[in-house]
Amino acid sequence: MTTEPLSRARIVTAAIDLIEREGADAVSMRRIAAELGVGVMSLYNHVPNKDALLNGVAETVLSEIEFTDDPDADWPDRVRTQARAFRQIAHHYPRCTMLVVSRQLSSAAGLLPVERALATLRSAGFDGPDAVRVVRLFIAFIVGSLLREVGVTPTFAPVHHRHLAGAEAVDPALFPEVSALAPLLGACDHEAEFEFGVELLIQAITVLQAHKEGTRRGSER
Amino acid sequence: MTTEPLSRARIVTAAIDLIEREGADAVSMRRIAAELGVGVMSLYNHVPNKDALLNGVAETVLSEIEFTDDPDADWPDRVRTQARAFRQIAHHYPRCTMLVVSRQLSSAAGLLPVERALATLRSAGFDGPDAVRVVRLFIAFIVGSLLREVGVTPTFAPVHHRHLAGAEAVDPALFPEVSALAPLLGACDHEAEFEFGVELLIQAITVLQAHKEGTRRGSER
DNA sequence: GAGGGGGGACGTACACCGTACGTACCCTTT
DNA sequence: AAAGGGTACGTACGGTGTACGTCCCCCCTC
Repeated sequence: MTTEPLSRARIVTAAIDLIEREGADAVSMRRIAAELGVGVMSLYNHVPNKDALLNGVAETVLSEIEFTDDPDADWPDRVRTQARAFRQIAHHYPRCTMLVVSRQLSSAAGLLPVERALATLRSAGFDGPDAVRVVRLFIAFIVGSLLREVGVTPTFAPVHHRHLAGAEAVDPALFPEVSALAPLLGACDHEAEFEFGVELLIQAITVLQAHKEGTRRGSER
Repeated sequence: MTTEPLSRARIVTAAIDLIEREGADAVSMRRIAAELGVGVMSLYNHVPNKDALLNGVAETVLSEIEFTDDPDADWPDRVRTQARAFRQIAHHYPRCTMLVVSRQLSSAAGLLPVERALATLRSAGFDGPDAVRVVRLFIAFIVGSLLREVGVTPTFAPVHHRHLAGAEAVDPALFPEVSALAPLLGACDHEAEFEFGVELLIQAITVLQAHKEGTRRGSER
């Protein structure tokens, strides 16, 4: 019976494990305490309240994404790599993803990805405002994609084809396109979809850059 | 004392009002009942449970976005209009936005926007798979943007410049780019940012379309 | 070794939550 | 008049976050 001394880190990882095992709704201070074989109120010696604990979960998950940035690669490759790194969250901690994304954390954990992204964009020749804009655009896309991937955001898939064989339950008269494309809407290769978006964004940004380069106006508007 | 008969609609709108007034955390069956001057359990005559009620909230909010689609406009204009329509949610019901976005609803309320989007893209000449891909891309971007706009998703703004004048609290040595661009990161013109993203996506899709048109391969892969 | 002090673990208690269940009322149909 | 169904409501149960007080152990000082 080692009885490791109970720390904020141990509590947070217990919470993460619990979320991944049983979902975010299963999280309660009592449940976590039981998981750790500990009295409920002992948790409060290391964590001010539940909200802070969940912030800790989000920070920990976010800080565990592996950025293997290669400064020698060209910027599209670096952007690709960083975008995929974010998507690891949805794979490693699918049921924590919502938490990570829905909680504005002011800690340094969330800053590092931004720092990396800004650095690569600046090195690619973007000025400050453009770099910030592009980063925001990417974050919006990634957040939206991850939410769809973990099944929380409306995939807007019409038919859950749950225990009903054909694709009905959606009136073809009211929604002709949706019902016609139901098979496509029902299935979603998240990876392919993500890659498609990333490539398209990169391509768009390339022409944006070229355009700026062409007009040679550093920063108006 | 008219004592209007209490209906699902009345309950849902009461919930929406409450959320907009005091935030999503304030929502409880007891609270809503009190708001309506009604016993708690009376609600259950019209709503099976709290979860369904929140789904109702999401559906109602989503169904209230105004689509003024002009079939004569060119497709970029129609896409612009539809994207902006979505963004109305964040304006009309900022504190409900998270709910709308985080709840996969299988009702028709969520299908109509997709139907419209698919229709305009098909009319623009996209085949089924491409139309679906593009719609998904736009939804991801819009969802991510709205979440940032309502302040729930990590804006990754480093300094909240809350009651501290200058931009400190972020170590310039560790985060040179972030601290250098702190003023830009701190302020965010959501509308401009959104429009920037929409324009960039439209532009990217245009070249995608042109490329497909050029190779003249209708539908492989 | 004796005394003391601080911090962590814990139990109890309170207010609140969602909702299952039983009851009382009214309104319509027979 | 009788019966039946839908609606409103009160009560009750198990669960939640957490404020507060207590206990105990370890370490430091004398």
